[in-house]
Amino acid sequence: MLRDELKKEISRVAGADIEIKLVEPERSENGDYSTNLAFLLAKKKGKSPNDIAEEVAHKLRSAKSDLIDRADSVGGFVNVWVKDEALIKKLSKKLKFDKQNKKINVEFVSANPTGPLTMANGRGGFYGDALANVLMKVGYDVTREYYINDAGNQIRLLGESIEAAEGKMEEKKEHYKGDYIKKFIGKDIEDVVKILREEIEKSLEKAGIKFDIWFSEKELREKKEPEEVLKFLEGKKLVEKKEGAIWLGDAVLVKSDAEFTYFLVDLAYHFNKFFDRKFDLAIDVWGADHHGYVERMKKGIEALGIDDKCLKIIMIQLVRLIRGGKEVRMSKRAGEFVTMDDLLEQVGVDVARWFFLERSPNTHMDFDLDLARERSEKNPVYYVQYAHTRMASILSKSGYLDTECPSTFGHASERELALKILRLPELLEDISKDYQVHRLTTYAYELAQTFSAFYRDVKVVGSAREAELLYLVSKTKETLADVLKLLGISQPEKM
RNA sequence: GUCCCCGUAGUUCAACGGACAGAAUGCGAGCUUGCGGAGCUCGCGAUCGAGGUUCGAUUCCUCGCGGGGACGCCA
Repeated sequence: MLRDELKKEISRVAGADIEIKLVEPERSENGDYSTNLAFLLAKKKGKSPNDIAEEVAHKLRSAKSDLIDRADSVGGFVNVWVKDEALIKKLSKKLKFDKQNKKINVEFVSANPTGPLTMANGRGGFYGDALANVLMKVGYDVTREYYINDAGNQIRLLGESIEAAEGKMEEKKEHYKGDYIKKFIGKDIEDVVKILREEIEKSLEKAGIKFDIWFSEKELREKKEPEEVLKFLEGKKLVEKKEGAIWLGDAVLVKSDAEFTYFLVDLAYHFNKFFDRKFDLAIDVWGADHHGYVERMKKGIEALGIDDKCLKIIMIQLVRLIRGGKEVRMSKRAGEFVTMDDLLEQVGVDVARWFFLERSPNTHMDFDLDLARERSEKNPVYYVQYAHTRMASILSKSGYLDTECPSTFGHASERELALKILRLPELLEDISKDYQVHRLTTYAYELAQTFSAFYRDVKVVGSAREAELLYLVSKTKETLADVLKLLGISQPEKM
């Protein structure tokens, strides 16, 4: 990776014994990469950041390097420019990461099969899907998993809701009341769960959200895994009985009516992830309404003897539904929601995915279906896809079958494009650590923009350097397609 | 009452503690002989308030204000 090599070189030349951070400057006049090491060293060396930066820049300028073309210092920052030849050389290498020896389980959506999938489930769904894509791309062994709560209290309530609709029992306020309940009248609860599960699977498929494993809570219970975990904890003398219930710390594992809590079953589920299936890291994508549960879960995991660093819980903020300018409480129980299918039908998969994926997971989000529909035509995803079709069009228009890696850049826009392409692996590596998947959409947009500038400045077809320019175009197309694939968005050749 | 998240152009969103806070949309002004104008160029426009830490704060800390969410045997 370009960034890593630069880091090594700068740290060698500067003789700095600290971890160097290299960033892309906001303004291109501040170099291809920039570092703040002078600020960090200032105190230690008792000199001003300015002096240190100038010193480092000077050393970089006078050192022989295959990588660094020039360096300067501005206000304490050290800015470097990469040699064109180095960029070109890097460009010819394929984007590939080494295999990481780490098994990661990404669990997301996991909505109860008590009703259709809502578009709020979609936020976590798209996020988890794209995150898993990125982790896989950077070389991890990734399993995407949906935990199906097909047993326990919610299912019992669903059964009661149907009975209430049949008039066999009185309706309670915790019952599900959506219209969809009516079509289950007269059906066996087992079949209903099966039908709902199949519907959810179908919606997910339409949304392009993929899973490797559907993990059934019911089977977990049938295999008596919660009992085993309970025994395990009892053996470690971590549980106590009081008020007729069994407790782990201040959380109940077994209720006074002898039923297991969700917490115990969840612990068993994670026990299974770590011990039976030997995952090194479990990433759980949860809705923000579960945040109170994070601490308890972390403590529970530790009680099981698992380092809490092995469980990463990502909170996705809730989506508020707006209708007619007012907030509507989205709830399956109240029967008030926009389904995933509705959403996809109204705006299409690509728009829906971009719409959710461009946002950071911890920001709140209002969703107005009417507005979304209206805005979908202006969705940036079209800009990005349009750039892709332009690339396709140039490639097909040109008669050249063979492209040729450029020997030099003819225009600054060519260089910008090359540099942008080379930043993708760095971004992917960053995302695999900070899980900020939305940065991918920003990158895709920027790449499309950079290409548009290139398109404006450089005529490809018919140029004397056509083969070389085509190389750049096809490389860009490949890169953009890679990003769109990671986002689960189509890469049209024509629009 | 306690805890968690959020507050940035009119609107929707960005910004590892870093440089002059970026885009999109909207509004205004331009781009004819060029590979797709779903494009390109220019302009207008924002960090909720008060302290603090720091060479440097949208970012971290404290206190307010506003919005959302969660608060032992629901999941």
